[in-house]
Amino acid sequence: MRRMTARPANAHQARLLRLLRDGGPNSRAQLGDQVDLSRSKLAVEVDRLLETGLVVADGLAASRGGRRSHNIRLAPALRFLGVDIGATSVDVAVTNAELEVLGHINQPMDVREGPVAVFEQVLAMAAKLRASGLAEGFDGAGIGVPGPVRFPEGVPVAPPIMPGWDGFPVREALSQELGCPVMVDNDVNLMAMGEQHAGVARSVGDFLCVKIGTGIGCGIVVGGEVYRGTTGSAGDIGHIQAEPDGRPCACGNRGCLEAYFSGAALARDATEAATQGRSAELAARLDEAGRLSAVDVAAAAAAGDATALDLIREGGNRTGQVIAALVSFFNPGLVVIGGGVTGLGHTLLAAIRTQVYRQSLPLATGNLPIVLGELGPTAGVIGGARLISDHLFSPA
Amino acid sequence: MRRMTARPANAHQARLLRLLRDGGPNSRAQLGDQVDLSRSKLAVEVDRLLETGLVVADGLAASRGGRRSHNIRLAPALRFLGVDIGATSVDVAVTNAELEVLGHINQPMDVREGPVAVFEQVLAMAAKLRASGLAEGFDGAGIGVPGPVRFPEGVPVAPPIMPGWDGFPVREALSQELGCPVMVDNDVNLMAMGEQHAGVARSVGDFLCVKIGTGIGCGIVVGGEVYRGTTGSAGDIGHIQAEPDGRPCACGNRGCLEAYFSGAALARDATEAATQGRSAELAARLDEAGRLSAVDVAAAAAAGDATALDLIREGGNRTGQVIAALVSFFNPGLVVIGGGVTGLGHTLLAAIRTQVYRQSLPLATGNLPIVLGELGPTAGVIGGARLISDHLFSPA
DNA sequence: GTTGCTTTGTCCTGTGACTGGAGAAAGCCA
DNA sequence: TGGCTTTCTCCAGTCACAGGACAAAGCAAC
Repeated sequence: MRRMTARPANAHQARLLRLLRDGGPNSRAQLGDQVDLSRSKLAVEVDRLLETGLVVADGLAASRGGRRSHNIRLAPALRFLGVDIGATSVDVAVTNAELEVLGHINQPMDVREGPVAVFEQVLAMAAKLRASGLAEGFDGAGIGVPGPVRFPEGVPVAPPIMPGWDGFPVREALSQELGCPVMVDNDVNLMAMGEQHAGVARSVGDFLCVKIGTGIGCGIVVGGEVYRGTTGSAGDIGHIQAEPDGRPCACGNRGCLEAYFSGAALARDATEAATQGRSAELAARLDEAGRLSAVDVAAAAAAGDATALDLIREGGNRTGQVIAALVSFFNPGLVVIGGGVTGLGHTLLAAIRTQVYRQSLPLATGNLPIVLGELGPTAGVIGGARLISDHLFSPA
Repeated sequence: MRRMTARPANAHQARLLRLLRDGGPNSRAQLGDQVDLSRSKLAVEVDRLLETGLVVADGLAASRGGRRSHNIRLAPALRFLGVDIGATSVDVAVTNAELEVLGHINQPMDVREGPVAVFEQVLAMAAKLRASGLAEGFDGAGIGVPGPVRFPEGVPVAPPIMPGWDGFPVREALSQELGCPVMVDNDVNLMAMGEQHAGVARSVGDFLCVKIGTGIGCGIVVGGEVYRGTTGSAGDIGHIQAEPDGRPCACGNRGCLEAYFSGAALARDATEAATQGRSAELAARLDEAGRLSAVDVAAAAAAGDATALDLIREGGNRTGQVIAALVSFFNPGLVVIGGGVTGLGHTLLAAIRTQVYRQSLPLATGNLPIVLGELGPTAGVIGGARLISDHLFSPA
């Protein structure tokens, strides 16, 4: 079945589609208030959109003291796929055209198995969502991968934690398999777009979105647009030096932030503490292989374990020092903290805040909120849907 | 005498004015090639510009095998003023509409004397340039000040090194005195715009411009536009922590980059080395008050003094470490090093390069040139002219 | 029910922006 | 002098758009 064959024919139509996406159903009059076009011109464009089937008019709204208005809304059958590929798990979700999540699956997975195996799994998950009746097909898909991406082509470049992916034509391959347009981006950028669309970053033009998962990355939004850098590696803050001649890092350098704090580093440090008998609480959570995960540390911290709390605080301090530097440099209007280690929540946040507020200049921190992401694991998939809808809702 | 009363009436005219500014005189046909308008429409807009007097047609170009074309150029009487206020000196220059420097004066000065005294001096310098016959008046002025600026209003905010300036309405006051439109920005942003217009950063979309003068700052250009941050303090990297619990800094914190390397820090360290007898070369340059300046260090280094070279190298290393972090974060296409301490040149550059190439990821540094600014002290004033011309050459 | 008022949506015409072609002007070359 | 090229101008036709007139549809007061 072919879907969404039409695209907006001009900037007006694209604008209208985005308004309907972000603001939900609207009357012609309400649209006119937001769009600075005469009612006649607006009517023409809306009619054309109705003809293409991209939007539909269904039912009448309640009267506001005069003639009742028609509800104009995006085609209710439109479906976007959001895919967030992490280091150790995948999230796949379907949304409608308003980017509301209709169904969401999370499964463990290992990126290092390579793109072929991973996409087999992703396609199976997508098929499952479709089979459950949530979608008859997909009109577009936005994919996030945990590494730098050459954005225009949708190809990962030199990704440190997923070596088999270098140069794999993700966009092209998935577009073929799914039979719909596909856009690919860094997972951190997707999270930023998610929080921008439906989370804490609504209405903020310039902000940073720090994602602490298996690694650490940072989404950069400038004037409402994701900034990707010259080679697509902007925001790659995991390998900023946090300690001169410090711990060795997987990247070959020493003292990288990621070597001190990230899901992986936290798990390793906690395991060490547990096996050295520094924390009974942590030791009790060791698995058969004698290992701990970041989730265990979060649980131990929630139970009040001092060692776990110390690990989190120390990591938060390191991260906070780096963020403080970025805040001085970038002067954002908001800093969002998110990612897999959400359980660490407020202990982590407090440590980061302390460092930033202490080290950055008052002018940069004066009105700077530093908050946790609001969407959790759905930020990435919503960001994916947002990414592809931005693409499709732009002039052909 | 009233000047440049007209402004471009629409985006087409603005575009044409900028093309003429950046590309020099052009025929209608050449303009048409760059502007994607029909020849008829183009002719209409050019005619309107000719009517307003913003552009003039003077003479015929050589034939290229057919009818000779008219030379269309910006009005030759247009004059912009570029003012670059540093911590210890001012640069004032006049340019024509193509932003070519026609005259340039530099004078020592102390910002701490406050805006009134400083502007008295600036106005005198501008009058001198005018008196020398280079300009009959000014059509606009771009001013750079060494501190953060609330850009839309042109007002310095909480500038650390120039306390008397906080909230002083620079734009309004100067506009009144000069009788022409004025725009105000951070001096570092001006330098970035200068190098972008006429220096090493031509044709680079995303780059960083690190200015090492009395302090250290960084101009950020994203997609060809200067990025100023939420409160106008973006690029304020002098107070990024370079050393935990390090040297006390004038800002009240400890370990700031500026406490280790900047014109002021370098002078202080060199003076110390000289008085402690660690360098005869430096000691020979002490002034009557027993002090050295950054220029003395540069001279000593040029003479091969090991202590001076060490100081520069050490400072370069610190600066390079911070820049490495910023490169990882921002992934620029170019890094420009400039500012008062140009004499330190290649020793400094080598130290910075070493750190950046060693600490940043290959993807970010692979094609990353790190170069000295090309314009020296004229970068700022050209940037000022560029700033105001961008403003004036935009639709009214 | 009727009347007046409000809101929503449609229709129509006039205006200005813009394109593309025809051709004039001006130059080169043989 | 006649072809060929480039540059520039003029003109008519097309399209985008605004804004007013008007129709449709609803509410409320009488």
